[in-house]
Amino acid sequence: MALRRRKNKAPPLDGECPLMACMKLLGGAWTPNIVWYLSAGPRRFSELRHDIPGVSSKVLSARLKELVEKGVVSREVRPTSPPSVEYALTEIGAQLVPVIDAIVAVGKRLKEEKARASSRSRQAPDRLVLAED
Amino acid sequence: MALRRRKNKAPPLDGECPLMACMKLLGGAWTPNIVWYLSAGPRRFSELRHDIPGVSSKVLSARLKELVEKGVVSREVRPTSPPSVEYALTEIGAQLVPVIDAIVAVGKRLKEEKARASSRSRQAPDRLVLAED
DNA sequence: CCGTATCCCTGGAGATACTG
DNA sequence: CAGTATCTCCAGGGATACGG
Repeated sequence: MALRRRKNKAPPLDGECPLMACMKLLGGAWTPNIVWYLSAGPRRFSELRHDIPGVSSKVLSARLKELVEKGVVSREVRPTSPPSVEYALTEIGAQLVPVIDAIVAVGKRLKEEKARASSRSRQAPDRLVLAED
Repeated sequence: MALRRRKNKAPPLDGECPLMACMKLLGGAWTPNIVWYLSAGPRRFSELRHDIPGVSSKVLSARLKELVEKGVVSREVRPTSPPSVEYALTEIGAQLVPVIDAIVAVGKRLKEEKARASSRSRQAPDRLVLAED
Protein backbone atom coordinates (compact mmCIF):
# COMPACT_ATOMS: atom_id res chain seq x y z
CA MET A 1 0.00 0.00 0.00
CA ALA A 2 2.97 2.22 0.50
CA LEU A 3 2.80 3.49 -2.97
CA ARG A 4 0.59 6.53 -3.23
CA ARG A 5 1.17 6.43 -6.91
CA ARG A 6 -1.47 3.82 -7.23
CA LYS A 7 -4.00 6.36 -6.17
CA ASN A 8 -5.88 6.72 -9.39
CA LYS A 9 -5.13 3.68 -11.33
CA ALA A 10 -7.59 3.32 -14.11
CA PRO A 11 -9.90 0.33 -14.04
CA PRO A 12 -8.56 -2.60 -16.03
CA LEU A 13 -10.07 -1.22 -19.20
CA ASP A 14 -13.55 -2.59 -19.15
CA GLY A 15 -12.46 -5.41 -21.31
CA GLU A 16 -9.30 -5.38 -23.27
CA CYS A 17 -10.36 -8.05 -25.64
CA PRO A 18 -13.34 -6.15 -26.99
CA LEU A 19 -11.07 -3.20 -27.49
CA MET A 20 -8.57 -5.26 -29.39
CA ALA A 21 -11.26 -6.83 -31.49
CA CYS A 22 -12.86 -3.55 -32.38
CA MET A 23 -9.54 -1.85 -33.01
CA LYS A 24 -8.44 -4.63 -35.24
CA LEU A 25 -11.63 -4.00 -37.11
CA LEU A 26 -11.37 -0.32 -37.76
CA GLY A 27 -7.63 -0.44 -37.67
CA GLY A 28 -7.75 -2.02 -41.08
CA ALA A 29 -6.95 0.30 -43.92
CA TRP A 30 -9.95 2.18 -45.26
CA THR A 31 -12.31 0.57 -42.81
CA PRO A 32 -13.46 3.81 -41.21
CA ASN A 33 -14.08 5.26 -44.63
CA ILE A 34 -16.14 2.30 -45.66
CA VAL A 35 -18.29 2.55 -42.58
CA TRP A 36 -18.60 6.24 -43.07
CA TYR A 37 -19.74 6.00 -46.64
CA LEU A 38 -22.22 3.36 -45.69
CA SER A 39 -23.60 5.53 -42.95
CA ALA A 40 -25.85 7.41 -45.33
CA GLY A 41 -27.50 4.30 -46.66
CA PRO A 42 -26.89 1.08 -48.58
CA ARG A 43 -24.34 1.16 -51.29
CA ARG A 44 -23.01 -1.14 -53.96
CA PHE A 45 -19.49 -2.36 -54.42
CA SER A 46 -18.60 -0.11 -57.30
CA GLU A 47 -20.17 2.84 -55.67
CA LEU A 48 -18.02 2.41 -52.64
CA ARG A 49 -15.04 1.91 -54.84
CA HIS A 50 -15.82 5.16 -56.55
CA ASP A 51 -16.66 6.97 -53.33
CA ILE A 52 -13.38 6.13 -51.74
CA PRO A 53 -10.55 7.23 -53.97
CA GLY A 54 -7.47 5.12 -53.81
CA VAL A 55 -8.89 1.93 -52.46
CA SER A 56 -8.17 -1.21 -54.42
CA SER A 57 -10.86 -3.75 -55.07
CA LYS A 58 -8.84 -6.30 -53.21
CA VAL A 59 -8.73 -4.30 -50.03
CA LEU A 60 -12.28 -3.10 -50.34
CA SER A 61 -13.43 -6.64 -50.78
CA ALA A 62 -11.35 -7.85 -47.88
CA ARG A 63 -12.58 -5.19 -45.49
CA LEU A 64 -16.15 -5.69 -46.54
CA LYS A 65 -15.84 -9.38 -45.90
CA GLU A 66 -14.44 -8.78 -42.45
CA LEU A 67 -17.13 -6.31 -41.64
CA VAL A 68 -19.84 -8.69 -42.74
CA GLU A 69 -18.29 -11.47 -40.72
CA LYS A 70 -18.12 -9.34 -37.62
CA GLY A 71 -21.71 -8.33 -38.02
CA VAL A 72 -21.07 -4.70 -38.72
CA VAL A 73 -22.24 -4.73 -42.29
CA SER A 74 -24.91 -6.67 -44.10
CA ARG A 75 -24.57 -7.97 -47.60
CA GLU A 76 -27.52 -8.48 -49.91
CA VAL A 77 -27.29 -9.90 -53.37
CA ARG A 78 -29.96 -8.65 -55.71
CA PRO A 79 -30.60 -10.89 -58.67
CA THR A 80 -30.97 -8.06 -61.13
CA SER A 81 -30.04 -7.96 -64.74
CA PRO A 82 -26.51 -6.85 -64.04
CA PRO A 83 -25.71 -8.59 -60.80
CA SER A 84 -25.55 -6.11 -57.98
CA VAL A 85 -24.74 -6.39 -54.31
CA GLU A 86 -25.87 -4.01 -51.66
CA TYR A 87 -23.90 -3.40 -48.53
CA ALA A 88 -25.39 -1.66 -45.54
CA LEU A 89 -24.58 -0.99 -41.94
CA THR A 90 -26.22 -3.21 -39.38
CA GLU A 91 -27.47 -1.75 -36.16
CA ILE A 92 -24.18 -2.39 -34.49
CA GLY A 93 -22.34 -0.95 -37.43
CA ALA A 94 -24.32 2.23 -37.04
CA GLN A 95 -22.88 2.63 -33.57
CA LEU A 96 -19.50 2.95 -35.14
CA VAL A 97 -20.43 6.13 -36.94
CA PRO A 98 -20.35 8.50 -33.97
CA VAL A 99 -17.09 6.90 -32.98
CA ILE A 100 -15.56 7.68 -36.32
CA ASP A 101 -16.96 11.14 -36.06
CA ALA A 102 -15.25 11.60 -32.75
CA ILE A 103 -12.00 10.29 -34.11
CA VAL A 104 -12.15 12.72 -36.97
CA ALA A 105 -12.86 15.52 -34.54
CA VAL A 106 -9.79 14.72 -32.50
CA GLY A 107 -7.76 14.37 -35.66
CA LYS A 108 -8.78 17.86 -36.68
CA ARG A 109 -7.83 19.30 -33.36
CA LEU A 110 -4.48 17.59 -33.60
CA LYS A 111 -3.90 19.21 -36.93
CA GLU A 112 -4.95 22.63 -35.76
CA GLU A 113 -2.69 22.37 -32.76
CA LYS A 114 0.20 21.44 -34.93
CA ALA A 115 -0.46 24.25 -37.34
CA ARG A 116 -0.70 26.67 -34.46
CA ALA A 117 2.55 25.42 -33.00
CA SER A 118 4.51 25.64 -36.20
CA SER A 119 3.21 29.08 -36.97
CA ARG A 120 4.43 30.19 -33.60
CA SER A 121 8.02 29.16 -34.09
CA ARG A 122 8.29 30.49 -37.59
CA GLN A 123 6.99 33.85 -38.46
CA ALA A 124 3.81 34.30 -40.33
CA PRO A 125 3.92 31.61 -42.92
CA ASP A 126 1.55 33.20 -45.33
CA ARG A 127 2.45 30.73 -47.91
CA LEU A 128 4.26 27.98 -46.13
CA VAL A 129 1.68 25.38 -45.62
CA LEU A 130 2.38 22.84 -43.00
CA ALA A 131 4.53 20.44 -44.87
CA GLU A 132 3.20 17.28 -43.45
CA ASP A 133 6.01 15.87 -41.49
CA MET B 1 -30.79 12.75 -62.23
CA ALA B 2 -31.01 9.30 -63.56
CA LEU B 3 -29.09 7.79 -60.74
CA ARG B 4 -31.19 7.46 -57.68
CA ARG B 5 -28.45 5.57 -56.09
CA ARG B 6 -26.67 8.75 -55.30
CA LYS B 7 -29.57 9.73 -53.14
CA ASN B 8 -27.82 9.68 -49.83
CA LYS B 9 -24.19 9.82 -50.52
CA ALA B 10 -22.34 10.60 -47.37
CA PRO B 11 -20.40 13.84 -47.20
CA PRO B 12 -16.77 13.41 -48.16
CA LEU B 13 -15.87 12.42 -44.64
CA ASP B 14 -15.26 15.70 -42.95
CA GLY B 15 -11.59 15.36 -43.57
CA GLU B 16 -9.92 12.17 -44.44
CA CYS B 17 -6.52 13.31 -43.45
CA PRO B 18 -7.42 13.94 -39.84
CA LEU B 19 -9.04 10.57 -39.75
CA MET B 20 -5.95 8.91 -41.12
CA ALA B 21 -3.74 10.79 -38.73
CA CYS B 22 -5.81 9.92 -35.73
CA MET B 23 -6.27 6.33 -36.78
CA LYS B 24 -2.59 5.93 -37.32
CA LEU B 25 -2.22 7.18 -33.82
CA LEU B 26 -4.50 4.84 -31.99
CA GLY B 27 -4.01 2.15 -34.52
CA GLY B 28 -0.60 1.54 -33.04
CA ALA B 29 -0.41 -1.47 -30.81
CA TRP B 30 -1.22 -0.74 -27.20
CA THR B 31 -1.93 2.90 -27.88
CA PRO B 32 -5.52 2.82 -26.71
CA ASN B 33 -4.43 1.07 -23.55
CA ILE B 34 -1.81 3.65 -22.88
CA VAL B 35 -4.28 6.46 -23.25
CA TRP B 36 -6.75 4.61 -21.13
CA TYR B 37 -4.35 4.03 -18.30
CA LEU B 38 -3.30 7.63 -18.41
CA SER B 39 -6.87 8.75 -18.24
CA ALA B 40 -6.98 8.43 -14.48
CA GLY B 41 -4.00 10.66 -13.93
CA PRO B 42 -0.29 11.02 -14.57
CA ARG B 43 1.77 7.90 -14.54
CA ARG B 44 5.41 6.95 -14.79
CA PHE B 45 7.04 4.75 -17.35
CA SER B 46 7.38 1.70 -15.18
CA GLU B 47 3.93 2.08 -13.84
CA LEU B 48 2.50 1.99 -17.30
CA ARG B 49 4.69 -0.93 -18.11
CA HIS B 50 3.31 -2.72 -15.11
CA ASP B 51 -0.25 -1.64 -15.76
CA ILE B 52 -0.28 -2.98 -19.26
CA PRO B 53 0.73 -6.60 -19.21
CA GLY B 54 2.57 -7.78 -22.25
CA VAL B 55 3.87 -4.52 -23.55
CA SER B 56 7.58 -4.30 -24.19
CA SER B 57 9.55 -1.28 -23.14
CA LYS B 58 10.47 -0.67 -26.72
CA VAL B 59 6.92 -0.44 -27.89
CA LEU B 60 5.78 1.48 -24.86
CA SER B 61 8.56 3.95 -25.40
CA ALA B 62 7.81 4.25 -29.08
CA ARG B 63 4.10 4.83 -28.60
CA LEU B 64 4.72 7.30 -25.83
CA LYS B 65 7.08 9.21 -28.04
CA GLU B 66 4.54 9.37 -30.81
CA LEU B 67 1.83 10.47 -28.48
CA VAL B 68 4.00 13.21 -27.07
CA GLU B 69 4.93 14.34 -30.54
CA LYS B 70 1.32 14.48 -31.64
CA GLY B 71 0.41 16.47 -28.59
CA VAL B 72 -1.76 13.86 -27.00
CA VAL B 73 0.47 13.19 -24.05
CA SER B 74 2.76 15.40 -22.04
CA ARG B 75 6.09 14.33 -20.67
CA GLU B 76 7.62 15.78 -17.57
CA VAL B 77 11.00 14.83 -16.25
CA ARG B 78 11.32 15.20 -12.53
CA PRO B 79 14.90 15.55 -11.32
CA THR B 80 14.48 13.31 -8.35
CA SER B 81 16.95 10.97 -6.79
CA PRO B 82 15.98 8.09 -8.98
CA PRO B 83 15.16 9.80 -12.21
CA SER B 84 11.47 9.67 -12.87
CA VAL B 85 9.32 10.77 -15.76
CA GLU B 86 5.66 11.54 -15.59
CA TYR B 87 3.38 11.09 -18.53
CA ALA B 88 -0.06 12.61 -18.63
CA LEU B 89 -2.83 13.23 -21.08
CA THR B 90 -3.06 16.67 -22.55
CA GLU B 91 -6.41 18.26 -23.06
CA ILE B 92 -6.65 16.87 -26.52
CA GLY B 93 -5.56 13.50 -25.30
CA ALA B 94 -8.41 13.53 -22.84
CA GLN B 95 -10.82 13.77 -25.72
CA LEU B 96 -9.63 10.41 -26.83
CA VAL B 97 -10.91 8.72 -23.72
CA PRO B 98 -14.61 8.78 -24.55
CA VAL B 99 -13.70 7.59 -28.01
CA ILE B 100 -11.91 4.59 -26.62
CA ASP B 101 -14.82 4.01 -24.34
CA ALA B 102 -17.15 3.96 -27.28
CA ILE B 103 -14.90 1.59 -29.15
CA VAL B 104 -14.87 -0.76 -26.23
CA ALA B 105 -18.63 -0.56 -26.03
CA VAL B 106 -19.00 -1.57 -29.64
CA GLY B 107 -16.45 -4.28 -29.17
CA LYS B 108 -18.52 -5.71 -26.36
CA ARG B 109 -21.66 -5.68 -28.41
CA LEU B 110 -19.87 -7.43 -31.19
CA LYS B 111 -18.84 -10.11 -28.79
CA GLU B 112 -22.28 -10.51 -27.31
CA GLU B 113 -23.78 -10.80 -30.74
CA LYS B 114 -21.33 -13.47 -31.62
CA ALA B 115 -21.88 -15.34 -28.39
CA ARG B 116 -25.60 -15.15 -28.95
CA ALA B 117 -25.22 -16.53 -32.43
CA SER B 118 -23.10 -19.44 -31.35
CA SER B 119 -25.33 -20.19 -28.40
CA ARG B 120 -28.21 -20.51 -30.76
CA SER B 121 -26.61 -23.48 -32.39
CA ARG B 122 -25.82 -25.00 -29.03
CA GLN B 123 -28.38 -24.88 -26.26
CA ALA B 124 -30.28 -22.18 -24.46
CA PRO B 125 -28.07 -20.46 -21.93
CA ASP B 126 -30.62 -19.02 -19.55
CA ARG B 127 -27.93 -17.51 -17.49
CA LEU B 128 -25.66 -16.19 -20.16
CA VAL B 129 -23.32 -13.87 -18.39
CA LEU B 130 -21.26 -11.77 -20.61
CA ALA B 131 -18.00 -13.20 -19.52
CA GLU B 132 -15.97 -10.10 -19.69
CA ASP B 133 -12.51 -11.25 -20.34
C1' DC C 1 -20.47 -5.94 -62.45
C1' DC C 2 -18.29 -8.18 -58.53
C1' DG C 3 -14.97 -9.84 -56.89
C1' DT C 4 -10.50 -13.47 -56.23
C1' DA C 5 -5.47 -14.69 -57.06
C1' DT C 6 -0.46 -13.39 -57.02
C1' DC C 7 3.63 -11.08 -56.14
C1' DC C 8 6.12 -8.00 -53.65
C1' DC C 9 7.40 -5.07 -50.12
C1' DT C 10 7.23 -2.19 -46.11
C1' DG C 11 6.61 -0.98 -41.36
C1' DG C 12 5.33 -2.33 -37.09
C1' DA C 13 5.89 -5.40 -33.26
C1' DG C 14 8.22 -9.15 -30.34
C1' DA C 15 12.52 -10.72 -28.09
C1' DT C 16 16.77 -9.68 -26.21
C1' DA C 17 20.49 -7.03 -24.68
C1' DC C 18 22.66 -2.89 -23.34
C1' DT C 19 23.38 2.26 -21.42
C1' DG C 20 22.85 6.91 -18.66
C1' DC D 1 14.65 3.90 -13.32
C1' DA D 2 13.89 5.01 -18.14
C1' DG D 3 14.76 4.16 -22.03
C1' DT D 4 17.77 2.89 -26.81
C1' DA D 5 19.86 -0.56 -30.01
C1' DT D 6 19.48 -4.61 -33.09
C1' DC D 7 17.51 -8.29 -35.35
C1' DT D 8 14.07 -10.85 -37.13
C1' DC D 9 9.54 -11.89 -38.66
C1' DC D 10 5.24 -11.59 -40.89
C1' DA D 11 0.54 -9.75 -41.58
C1' DG D 12 -1.42 -6.25 -44.27
C1' DG D 13 -1.69 -3.48 -48.09
C1' DG D 14 -0.52 -1.65 -53.03
C1' DA D 15 -0.33 -3.10 -57.98
C1' DT D 16 -1.69 -5.96 -61.35
C1' DA D 17 -4.14 -9.56 -63.67
C1' DC D 18 -7.67 -12.74 -64.14
C1' DG D 19 -12.40 -15.45 -63.33
C1' DG D 20 -17.86 -15.86 -62.63
